[in-house]
Amino acid sequence: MSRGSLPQFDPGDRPAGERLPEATVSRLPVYLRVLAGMAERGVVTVSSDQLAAGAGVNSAKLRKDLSHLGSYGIRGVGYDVDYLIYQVSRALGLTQDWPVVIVGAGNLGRALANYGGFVTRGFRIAALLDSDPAIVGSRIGRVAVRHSDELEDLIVRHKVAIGVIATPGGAAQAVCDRLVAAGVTSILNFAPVVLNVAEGVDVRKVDLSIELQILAFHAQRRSAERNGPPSEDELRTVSEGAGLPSVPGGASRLSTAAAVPSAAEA
Amino acid sequence: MSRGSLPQFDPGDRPAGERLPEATVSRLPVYLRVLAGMAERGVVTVSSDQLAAGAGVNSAKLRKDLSHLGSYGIRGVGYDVDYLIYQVSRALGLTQDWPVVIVGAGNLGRALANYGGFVTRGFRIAALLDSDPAIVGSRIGRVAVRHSDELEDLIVRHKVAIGVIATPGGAAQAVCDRLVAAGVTSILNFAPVVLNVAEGVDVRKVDLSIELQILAFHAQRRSAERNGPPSEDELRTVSEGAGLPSVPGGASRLSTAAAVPSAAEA
DNA sequence: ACGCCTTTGTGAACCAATGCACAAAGTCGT
DNA sequence: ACGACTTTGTGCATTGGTTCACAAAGGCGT
Ligand SMILES: NC(=O)c1ccc[n+]([C@@H]2O[C@H](COP(=O)([O-])OP(=O)(O)OC[C@H]3O[C@@H](n4cnc5c(N)ncnc54)[C@H](O)[C@@H]3O)[C@@H](O)[C@H]2O)c1
Ligand SMILES: NC(=O)c1ccc[n+]([C@@H]2O[C@H](COP(=O)([O-])OP(=O)(O)OC[C@H]3O[C@@H](n4cnc5c(N)ncnc54)[C@H](O)[C@@H]3O)[C@@H](O)[C@H]2O)c1
Repeated sequence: MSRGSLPQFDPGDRPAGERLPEATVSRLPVYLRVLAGMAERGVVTVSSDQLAAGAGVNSAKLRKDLSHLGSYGIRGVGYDVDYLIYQVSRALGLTQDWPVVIVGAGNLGRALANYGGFVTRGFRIAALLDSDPAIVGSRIGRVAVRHSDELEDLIVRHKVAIGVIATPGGAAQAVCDRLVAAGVTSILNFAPVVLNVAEGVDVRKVDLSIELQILAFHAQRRSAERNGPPSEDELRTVSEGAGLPSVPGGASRLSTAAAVPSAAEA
Repeated sequence: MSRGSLPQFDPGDRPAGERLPEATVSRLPVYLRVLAGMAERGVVTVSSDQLAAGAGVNSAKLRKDLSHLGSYGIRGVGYDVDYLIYQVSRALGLTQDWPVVIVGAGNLGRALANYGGFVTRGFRIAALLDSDPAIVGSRIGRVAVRHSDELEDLIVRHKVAIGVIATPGGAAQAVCDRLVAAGVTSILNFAPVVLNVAEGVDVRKVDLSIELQILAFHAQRRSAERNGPPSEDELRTVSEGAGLPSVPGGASRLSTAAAVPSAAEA
């Protein structure tokens, strides 16, 4: 509760000295969400074991992650929930407000613009852009769709540092280039394309079909080793009859076999 | 072109012996996509340098990744595009067809159901479910929304192994439990919740606000070190005035400061 | 038929991340 | 005031992943 014997006055024990490990950064938001849930339920103090359980990670890992921010726990007791929320938020840069621009107001862009969890944590939709005149002017939730010609202007005027790309793949690189040229240094890309950016620009991708393919791999592996423990001498047979579903084209084995319906997705 | 002196007959040089490293698995879909684009443009052969450039990775890494599947390159030449597509597809388990069930037909669920890139690679929407009677019966793209009571039945009948959760966070764990009980072992979760599952079930999450928070962290770090190289003695000041945007509530420093608008997102 | 030149596949050094296990710290009950 | 008990913070060993750099492979031009 009261911070006990800490050096008083927001010590920031371990200020800006060392860089947070990337793996830690990617877990902090999860901790933050679990902590927010606890705070809401009136929990005042939490141990590393409890928090780790809630976040689905090893408690040693959690403690090490938090230790990179400073020494904010109380031995024998745990962590003060509110204080930890503040420290994690600060580390992530969420004590300030981040205006975001979304480019592409199709199915996905509209879903994003409608999404409540967007605004709840320091992010604000500064603009929603599309190139289709038929859509421009309509209203999604609270934001109006503007024409993508205004991209540069809006970014500069609202000091936007984060851009979200929800256009078809074909337009993504061009949009990305414009975003970067206008000063955006962080991009979240939903288009199924590898974006090329200059050094110093940070791109993250969210890619549904990649996630599904990874899941498919594991599903296949699991069902393969359930149906038959990988004994030494089965070579080709192991990949067929492996999964539950039906095999469409019986895996011909020559160079010419384009086994994937190679349509470039919209 | 013709496979030259390879041991004939789909050798599968390195059959099912070793496990693919997880990091490799997560990159194979990217290679596959780039390869598909090349095949479509009529490219017959590709070197590791070219493919690596297209996928945005180091070429040594790419070669090592592919070497885990077997030895399918030709020294001095490169890789046969079609043949490599086939091999990567096979490794990922995409030579078979995977029926998928989507639970939750809200903004996101509808966007997913409409999404073309879904079907293009071996995935098929076997069912789209919702609990809201007002939505059940409507049609999204080609699939009709069914009531979530039918979940177990549909999963068993269609031999569904992959489930996608697009419900509000509150319903996600319950939906997850039902999916698993019905036999689903791979889950893609869009709800902002940590799912608890039994050993042997594979969960991947796609979480917009986590991605944004990670981007915010890097954006903050960049602008911090642009505005002032982290000199030794600034402690508290480094986090303020760091970013471009405005700081809303001036970071009070006591335990009671709940610095984050801790609303649990819908 | 041969040697040059390109490109693969991988050994080995490096770096990042994980998880165990425990001493030091600090609380709380008596 | 003190000792037992809880829980943190971290050193260390281990595992997993990346990158360099090069020898072996093999096509292709002459
Ligand atoms: N819908 C999904 O569930 C889903 C899932 C994963 C990935 N994606 C990807 O996300 C992207 C968007 O998907 P979607 O379903 O919303 O597609 P969509 O076709 O519904 O929407 C795309 C929108 O982008 C606009 N647009 C095109 N070029 C533009 C430009 N240069 N500037 C601004 N706007 C432009 C179009 O007018 C359209 O409104 C696609 O790349 C898709 O592959 C979608
Ligand atoms: N929209 C986005 O861009 C976005 C982005 C990231 C994450 N998310 C998350 O994805 C999820 C869905 O988002 P959304 O915008 O589509 O929400 P939404 O409210 O539009 O849709 C949710 C749907 O799930 C249905 N549902 C509720 N309980 C159910 C149950 N037990 N079984 C079956 N269906 C049930 C509801 O009837 C509703 O149709 C949410 O958890 C949200 O936080 C959404």
